[in-house]
Amino acid sequence: MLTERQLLILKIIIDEFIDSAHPVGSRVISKKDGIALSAATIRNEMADLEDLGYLEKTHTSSGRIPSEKGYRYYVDHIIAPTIKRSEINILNSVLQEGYFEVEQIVQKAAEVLSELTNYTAIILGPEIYDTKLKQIQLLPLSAHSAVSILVTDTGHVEHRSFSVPFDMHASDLEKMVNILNDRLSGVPIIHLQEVIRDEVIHLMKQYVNNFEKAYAYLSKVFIQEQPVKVYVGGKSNLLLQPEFRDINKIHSFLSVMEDEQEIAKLMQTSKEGIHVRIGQENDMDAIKDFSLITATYHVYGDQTGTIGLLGPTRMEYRKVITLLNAFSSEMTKALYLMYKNN
Amino acid sequence: MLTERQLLILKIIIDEFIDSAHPVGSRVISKKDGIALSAATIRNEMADLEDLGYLEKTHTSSGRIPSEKGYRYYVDHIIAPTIKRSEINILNSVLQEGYFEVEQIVQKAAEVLSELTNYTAIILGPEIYDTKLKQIQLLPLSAHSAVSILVTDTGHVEHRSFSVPFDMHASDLEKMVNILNDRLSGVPIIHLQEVIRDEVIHLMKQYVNNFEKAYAYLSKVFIQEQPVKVYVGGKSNLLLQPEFRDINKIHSFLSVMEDEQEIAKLMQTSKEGIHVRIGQENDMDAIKDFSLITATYHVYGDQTGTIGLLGPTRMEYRKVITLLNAFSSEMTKALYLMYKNN
DNA sequence: CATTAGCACTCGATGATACGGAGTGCTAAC
DNA sequence: GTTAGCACTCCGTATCATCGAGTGCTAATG
Repeated sequence: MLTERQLLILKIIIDEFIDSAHPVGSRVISKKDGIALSAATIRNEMADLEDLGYLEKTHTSSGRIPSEKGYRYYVDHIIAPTIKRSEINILNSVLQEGYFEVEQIVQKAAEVLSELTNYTAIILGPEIYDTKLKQIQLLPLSAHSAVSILVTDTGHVEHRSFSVPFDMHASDLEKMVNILNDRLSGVPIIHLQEVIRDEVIHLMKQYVNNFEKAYAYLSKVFIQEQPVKVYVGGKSNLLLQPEFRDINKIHSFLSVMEDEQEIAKLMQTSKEGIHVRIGQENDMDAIKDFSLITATYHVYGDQTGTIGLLGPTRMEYRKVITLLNAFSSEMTKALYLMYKNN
Repeated sequence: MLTERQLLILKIIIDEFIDSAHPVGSRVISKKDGIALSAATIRNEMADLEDLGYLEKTHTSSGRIPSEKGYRYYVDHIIAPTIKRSEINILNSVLQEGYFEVEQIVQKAAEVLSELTNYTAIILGPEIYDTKLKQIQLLPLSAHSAVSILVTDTGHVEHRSFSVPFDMHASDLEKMVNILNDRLSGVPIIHLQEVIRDEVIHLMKQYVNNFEKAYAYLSKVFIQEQPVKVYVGGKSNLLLQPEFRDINKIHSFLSVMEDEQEIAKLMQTSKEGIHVRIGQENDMDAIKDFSLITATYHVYGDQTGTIGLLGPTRMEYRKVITLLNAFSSEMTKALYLMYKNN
């Protein structure tokens, strides 16, 4: 257990290092307001904190920098969120520009978030699994091509163009789609496949010629894993951080950022609320010396999305956590308003 | 006018510099196959080429590097495209994985292109202006929200969720959409607005209550500038180039790449075929020391898209030009096949 | 007994200096 | 016209000394 004084010193060191990115020496601390101790005393405390694993040195006679354990302690026990009304107002004014679509709101939020922090913002769009099917439509474009359109009750639209095999008649497909529409409207997307298998197939068999082929075909078209939508803002912002002096680091970081589905995996977290992953705590090797802070937001009921910021381990945790908290609830609010008439 | 020998030397220098990124000295050239001259002679020729503006020195006693004028000459008069069948085969095999959608094909092409070159690939999706409206649909989600869906004859889908003002009745909107569908099906997207103004408005006035409001509303929903779709592949690849030792350069480059619409402007070119812009020839300041090579491709008739590669001025022009030529025609072919049944 | 002043020591950053290598331009010889 | 030879330039690298910031330890202090 840390003493009051150790806690104070740890806090000062981390705050200072977050701010300057340089190792912090005993003199600097002793001159801080609220510290009435000499540098020598501070040095003793620092040595203790290092023994306990909260601090590190870059070389034998350097100042101290926080270890990952130090950051963890800082995040868990030291920081007290402070709300900056002004920053939330920025988001609010942006959100109130009257967007019609979730996509726009989410993308905007990512941009604002990145701009406010100079880190990279990543937002996962709301998962569509809990939403219900509103309508399936199959629109023939020609004798041998068509476009399928799937609409959920939250206004989410998925579409797909495809060509129609020569031995398949448009009328058969149409019949099938009619049946699907009749039976599937209101069914949660996540249950689509089983409902089709358990309840709809026999109907089709009855009414549709060439059933097997048409079914195999349609399932390819409609029933497909929907990739998670990923919104990223401010990839280049992160490069301003001094830890990016090393070009290889930049390259490996950007390579990671290009694979959006990989990022999605990284972000997906079952936990509600704020979640901080520091350095090695991250699952993915490529960001083992970054920190990722995520929060969840909600869209009309059970749909859940994730909003996060990726930055150096030397991250402004307090600010970011506060900000994500605020953004999470503001986005939930804004999206709720958009849907509340449903 | 350059002599045969100057031409040869210029070619060797540029080829060598493209390959190594280091200034090329006279000794290296004199040892090349096909060169039976001493280094001293080469030096004289190099001095002449510098006077003519085709070469530059980085300092008084350095080897030579090509000037932009040199690259320009190289592109216009020296390189003879060589086709590498193997590279095109890669694209073909990728394209034949049976994609249904333009988006997928184009995105894949961008990735392959970047992978083959280690430059950044940028592709503008086909402009939708020449396509015709297939169907307009307005699907109410609740009493006060709806989703609009617009489908073109090429299977392109645009959708938009929006809330419905409280004093507007769904039935009115429905009537309007019916009229729109009746009258607008088959009309080129680019003419939508004028057809509505000239032919459809009076019909609506006749049949729809609360016409003004509904019209103002619908036009907001349906008639809107469509942003060009931009597909980018391999942003991080470019960073491997040695000209990116400077971090600020990376940052400014990536900032540019984040604004897709800015990129679109950069790429849009009225000219058919291959187009090479070297260094200062680019309109945008941020890429004044890059080269951008673009080519056009076509989708079923008049729709035109642009495909391009962004790299350092020290770019493998021959390879890139060949590749873009091939990709342009392969993409045109693949997309034609996709649509040919229309 | 906690605190602190003092001191020797370590290490990184900076700057001066020297030096080798790659390359050029020029001159004179072939 | 071509080339060998040479003086010269400039970059890059290695070496070295120096300075400053910081530490750990010891002994003195209240």
